[in-house]
Amino acid sequence: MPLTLRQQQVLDCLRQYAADFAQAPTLDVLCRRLGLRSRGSLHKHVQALIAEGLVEPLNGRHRGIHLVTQSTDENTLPLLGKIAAGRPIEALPQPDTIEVPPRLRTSRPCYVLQVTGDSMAEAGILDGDFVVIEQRETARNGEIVVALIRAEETTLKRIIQEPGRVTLIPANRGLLPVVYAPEEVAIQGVLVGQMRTYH
Amino acid sequence: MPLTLRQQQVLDCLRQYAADFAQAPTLDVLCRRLGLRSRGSLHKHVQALIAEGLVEPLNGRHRGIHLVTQSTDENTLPLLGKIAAGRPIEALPQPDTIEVPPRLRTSRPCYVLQVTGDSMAEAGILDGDFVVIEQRETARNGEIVVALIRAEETTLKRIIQEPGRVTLIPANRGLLPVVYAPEEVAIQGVLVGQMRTYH
DNA sequence: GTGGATCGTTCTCGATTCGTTCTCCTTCGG
DNA sequence: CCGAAGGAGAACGAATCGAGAACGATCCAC
Repeated sequence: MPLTLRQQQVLDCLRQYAADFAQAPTLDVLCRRLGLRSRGSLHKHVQALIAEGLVEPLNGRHRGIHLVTQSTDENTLPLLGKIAAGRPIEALPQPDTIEVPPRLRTSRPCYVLQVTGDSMAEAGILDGDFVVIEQRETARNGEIVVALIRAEETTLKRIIQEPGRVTLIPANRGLLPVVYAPEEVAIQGVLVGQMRTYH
Repeated sequence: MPLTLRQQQVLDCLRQYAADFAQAPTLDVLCRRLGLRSRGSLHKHVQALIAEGLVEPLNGRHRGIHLVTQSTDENTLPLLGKIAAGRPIEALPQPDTIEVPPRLRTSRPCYVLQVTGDSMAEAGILDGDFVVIEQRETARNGEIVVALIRAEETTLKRIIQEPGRVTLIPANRGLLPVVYAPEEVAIQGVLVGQMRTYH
């Protein structure tokens, strides 16, 4: 059942209050914020929100109005597979997920790949590392990107885009930068985070 | 069960007190800080905090109110400060925490440091990286450890322990391994995980 | 040790606040 | 006219909070 206008306002006010204070508000305080003079009226709206499952039921407890905790799995991202220079992304037989702390990702959609090979070793990206990739089709010069080359091979490289040409730069003394035509390279994402285990 | 307004205030006051004094407070002292006149009233609040598992039970002992060791949140670890070659760990002004996915830590106690400097750059550990350290006094040869040298400087290096000598090996062409007497080097932890952000 | 002061614990009692329920009212649109 | 949405206000019971007294246990100085 959709919310009425006033119910929506109460919900917004609750969210605002939760952002401002650690403790849940009192009905009286909420009344003042909403310009009401009767707790009884507000209570009806709160009951409606409880019926909608948006607010935890407050069984007589003081300051018991708590928003329901939503999105428990906010910290997991899809682990798509392995990425190596010169081969397409090796997809996992079954889609897996991996926990990623919020600090290592952005607010935009992200996914995780496991690095194979040492072509970016001198940038501190080693074989076996997990890289967090923000899904994006454009990049700034100097960023490290997941690039699809000629629609057949995928690689993780630093990118420099100039008029008429795109250069992909490995971070390994044994490998040389390669120059492509702009239409040969499609950016699939940009490196935003990285994780490694030693055990 | 969520805390009451007054219970939250008592908890805050306890944390404040723990930051100010080494000894736990007396009920009377807490009463004065909170503007109460009755120990009995305060005691009820403390009992509630014990029931919540936030405070260790104080069975008649004087000054027995001790905060329970934190980390109810399984995925956060203490962020102790910065580590650089040649200086003690630069502690944060206030203890902070950081989210760490379970894959990057071990089941034993761990903490997090932020790396300063490039002495381990060729091992893929760059300036600004966060390293997860397992609290441990011994290490296997070849592991990367947090080592306290002559009780005055702390450093992150690969370790080789042989009879009668300990060698700490940086991962940087510009730096050379240094050999110490075993009693000069105390291991404070072993590197088990690492995180980096690019944004 | 030992005694006294301090401290934690338990209890009762009162006061206030707060959630809850109820009735009655107004407004607005079909 | 009627029903839905919204509000005012009163009344009730429960939750919260505090004061104070009394009792035992603990701690400390001697």
